Amino acid sequence: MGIAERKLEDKQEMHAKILNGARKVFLAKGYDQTSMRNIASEINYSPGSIYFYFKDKSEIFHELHKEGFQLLLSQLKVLEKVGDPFEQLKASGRVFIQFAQENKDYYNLMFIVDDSVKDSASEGFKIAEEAIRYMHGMVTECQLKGKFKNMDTEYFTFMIISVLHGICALFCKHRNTSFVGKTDEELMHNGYESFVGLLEKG
Amino acid sequence: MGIAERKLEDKQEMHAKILNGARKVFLAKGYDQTSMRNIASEINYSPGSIYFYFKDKSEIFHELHKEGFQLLLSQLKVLEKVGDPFEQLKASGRVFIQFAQENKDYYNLMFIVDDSVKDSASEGFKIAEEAIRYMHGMVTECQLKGKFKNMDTEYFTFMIISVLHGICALFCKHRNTSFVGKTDEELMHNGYESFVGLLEKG
DNA sequence: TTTTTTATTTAAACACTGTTCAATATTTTT
DNA sequence: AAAAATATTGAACAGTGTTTAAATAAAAAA
Repeated sequence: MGIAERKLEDKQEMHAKILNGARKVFLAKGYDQTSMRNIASEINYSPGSIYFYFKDKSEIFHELHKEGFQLLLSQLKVLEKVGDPFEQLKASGRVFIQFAQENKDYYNLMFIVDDSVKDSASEGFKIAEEAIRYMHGMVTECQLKGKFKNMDTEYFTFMIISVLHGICALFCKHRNTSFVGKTDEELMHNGYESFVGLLEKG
Repeated sequence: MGIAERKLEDKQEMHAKILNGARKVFLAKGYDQTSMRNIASEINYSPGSIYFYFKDKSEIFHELHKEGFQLLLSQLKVLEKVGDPFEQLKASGRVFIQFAQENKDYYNLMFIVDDSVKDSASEGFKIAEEAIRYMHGMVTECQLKGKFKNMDTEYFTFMIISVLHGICALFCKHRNTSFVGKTDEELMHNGYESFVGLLEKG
């Protein structure tokens, strides 16, 4: 059945086409300012067509949401060859922050915008869980090597993730204007390094 | 001019009436799900009337935004009599987290929703700056007493605020389902206490 | 090749949104 | 009581996500 095959390819092609248009609009204008009509005109189709390939706006968003996590995880996975878990942990934080700086819009879609991950069965949710396990694994390894004594690894992991997200979330909303004379990048970097300073004493 | 006086009172009364209706709807339904028609019908007026007292939806939002900060600051100010700056700093974090737990909706309006604080001249922005100065003041005092040696107080302050906001932001989006068997409150509390543990060593 | 069936696309419609504005009602001043 | 100022309204505008009946394009069967 060569025709059925090509049909499937066509469908995937259109799926990708919509997603490409959507990515462009989403990352340029943000969630709220992205409309189905916007996406449709970006790829020169009528708004209704999209609904032949996607259930709704949310489904498109979720695909991009997943993309963002895959991109982040691929950058984190590079650090697995570092060896020392504490060095890897510290580097992971830097990678995370750099990811947020370089992919502000993705970061917004992934962690800030409200639509995301309504049901804990979604694929984007599973991949987020993977990221948390990744962090928790490192913390546990650190503890095996004598770091973070008498600390519950789960709470400690949650705390570390909170620091990273806090830094990046404030960045994404540029709420850091109160620290005059310091750029966002300086704040994020030096803020994180002062946290690393604390970690090294613990 | 007793009449002009009453006129002014009437105007303030209506202003408050709208704000009360808006608060009810905003805190119950969130920013996106709150519409001008929603607010209007809550107080049995036509949607257009609101525009006689408020420039737009954003202006109403900003008043509530400010309210939230005033509420938070009033709770923080209580801690000024603590005396020891480090104890006050630790307690401030707990108060902040508790505020987020008890006023999840306010917290969302204050720190998460995108509309907020577009211009750095707004009153809500000034009060946010006050909160940051409050934190920075404590950190500086701590350093005078020998804590946080060799740390830049501004970056250190930013880092502490990031931890707090990170914890609360994750809470507000209930992204913490990955830590099974632990309630949000446990996560926030114990996550923060493990950070305090780090602070005590620094 | 022509007809029938299926797949894809579209324009129009629905119920919503924030906001504006001319018309109306109310109140105050003359 | 008439005129002027103030307050309120409902309709309208341009936008939103989504549904759906109709139109078109493509494929299969005759």
